[in-house]
Amino acid sequence: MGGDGKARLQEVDRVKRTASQRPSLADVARLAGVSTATVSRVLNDPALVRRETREAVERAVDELGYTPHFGGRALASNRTDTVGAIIPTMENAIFARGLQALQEELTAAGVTLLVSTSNYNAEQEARQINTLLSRNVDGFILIGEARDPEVYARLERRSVPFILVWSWRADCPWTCVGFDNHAAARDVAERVFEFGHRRIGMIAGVCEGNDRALARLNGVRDGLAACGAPLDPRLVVEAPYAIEAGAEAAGRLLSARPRPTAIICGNDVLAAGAMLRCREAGLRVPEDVSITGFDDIDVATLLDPQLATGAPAHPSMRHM
Amino acid sequence: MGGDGKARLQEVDRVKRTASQRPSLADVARLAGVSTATVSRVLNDPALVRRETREAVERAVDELGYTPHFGGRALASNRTDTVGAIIPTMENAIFARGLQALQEELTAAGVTLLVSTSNYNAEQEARQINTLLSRNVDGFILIGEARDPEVYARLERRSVPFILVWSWRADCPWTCVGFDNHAAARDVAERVFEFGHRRIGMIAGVCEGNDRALARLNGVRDGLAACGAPLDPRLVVEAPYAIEAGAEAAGRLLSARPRPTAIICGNDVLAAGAMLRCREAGLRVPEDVSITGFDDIDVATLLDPQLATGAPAHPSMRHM
DNA sequence: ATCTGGATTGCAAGCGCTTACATCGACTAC
DNA sequence: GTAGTCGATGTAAGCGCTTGCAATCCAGAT
Repeated sequence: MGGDGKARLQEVDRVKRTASQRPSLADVARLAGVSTATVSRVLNDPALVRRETREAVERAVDELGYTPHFGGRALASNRTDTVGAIIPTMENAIFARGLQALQEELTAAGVTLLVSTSNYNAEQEARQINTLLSRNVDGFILIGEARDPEVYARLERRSVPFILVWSWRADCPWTCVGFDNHAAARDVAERVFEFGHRRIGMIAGVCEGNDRALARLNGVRDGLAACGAPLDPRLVVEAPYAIEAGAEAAGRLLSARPRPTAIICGNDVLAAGAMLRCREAGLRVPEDVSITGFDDIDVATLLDPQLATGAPAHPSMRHM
Repeated sequence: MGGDGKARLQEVDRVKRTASQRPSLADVARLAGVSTATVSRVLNDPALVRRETREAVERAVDELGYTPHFGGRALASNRTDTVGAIIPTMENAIFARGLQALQEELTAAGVTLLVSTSNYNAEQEARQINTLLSRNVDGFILIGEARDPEVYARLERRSVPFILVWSWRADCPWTCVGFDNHAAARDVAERVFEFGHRRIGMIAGVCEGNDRALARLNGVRDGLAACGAPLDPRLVVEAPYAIEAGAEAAGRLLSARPRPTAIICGNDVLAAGAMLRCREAGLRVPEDVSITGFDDIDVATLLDPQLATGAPAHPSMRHM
């Protein structure tokens, strides 16, 4: 197994290969003096191989700087050790943060994370799912629950497992992890009411294709209705996820007469924008207007005064 | 090409397959009544195929919901239409933003972006590069220039193209895109000096393995030295990328006597933290202390007063 | 001495796709 | 009419790896 004379010859072979091409399983096998099957076993299930043999193979692997060819492996084994995640956007720190954590975890487990973004657009998400499917991902992480049944059907047909993140309902038919946005929003609304506010505005995220935004809006609506102070439709504004949009929405709410005394925002970024605009308008927060956010992202700590935020139901969610 | 009786039989075949497995090129070929080669050509270079044939194939593809098998394609063609990007962290909005843009561009071109993070850790980056190499990415996007020569050697040996982003030097031996951090920082320093500041502190990013942070620190150092007011080493603090760390660093600088009248920060996040701490310490910005940032990220707009920031040399960089 | 069974390894058949090369008509040019 | 072209398609040889199965060897049981 790699005697000296033989080793020389193989050295030559090795040099020849590494010069231009990448080494293959067969090269490793030749160098180690075993069959490709054995090398493969060392790589995938070392326990199947006698220790000496294994060590010889490992040595050869090192020496050649061998790394398995992904395509070959995927073709033969029909798995990719890859999971795909599709998030709305990386610019939302809350998703970026979650991805980061997920990725670290997966990497440690030898799985690669393939990330795509959908820009909060269902059609784009469907396309991304297709792309990832054609890349044979072994599973999916998707945000929220709202999507075309056809998409779910396709996933099931291919029997690719998936889990939904960020939304949660007791009777969700899929595997999902998250908190109950509706309940949390309702909670916020009730608390704002208890604080004495009676004229309350809301800046919601764009609800189309975004069940979280919708759940939060409805939660607030239901909460206030339950308190006997139903949300005035004229005091509801939808705004895309961006500081500037939040500011603009706040501007519209502030021009309502009588002015709302509290503004509930669908997330922290909108809240930040709203706060900015209030400040610009010369209003004091919270003396003149109260503002609440949602998500508790880092950015929020920049604000002065700090945001009151709708806390997720479970502490771990703070890291998602 | 798909007469009626034949179509029936094939329907059966089709159902059988789609029930459990995914359709293959061969299935499409059979349904369309052509060889697999032709189907492949339709998929990869439609111009090679007569229009009628092409349409028949396309119909079959739709009907079966066929998507090519990634592994098979990668194996046969030895490319993956994938580029890998390794960034320090997604939590830095500036990278997240850049990725987002890059990804949109690549997706439009039919290329998939595979993202990994290194946590500003060279060794981790090297590992990630290996992982991506073994996944046969067709190219790399890497941040900055500082890394083990061995890594560059490996990339060249494999002849995988790569480009470096975010750093730029006239005599950088690799392909790089970015702005000259050193020059920009120098510029900031000189401007701060011209503003009349003589006692100037700096909160730099962690320089180890981060050439941008180092270039900025050295730029400031050189700039001030050129003005005849060399940076006092006691007024230099390194801090990791985080608001809290910036605040803490500012705290240390503020306790120096005499207190610096200006603090130059290695990036906007550190600046945000510094500003926060100043405010907490009851100092007015910029009356009592001036603070400058770097990068011009969105977060900065939240601050009151707004940050003076070291603007990148080229407008396009604002999107990186 | 023979048999049984477990441990170790090799053999070889694919996995689904691309692509060089061969084939085949239908034209064009002489 | 014959040869040369060209466009459209098929044939089949892999790409690098995994894995079911068979072969071998050895220890212990009979």
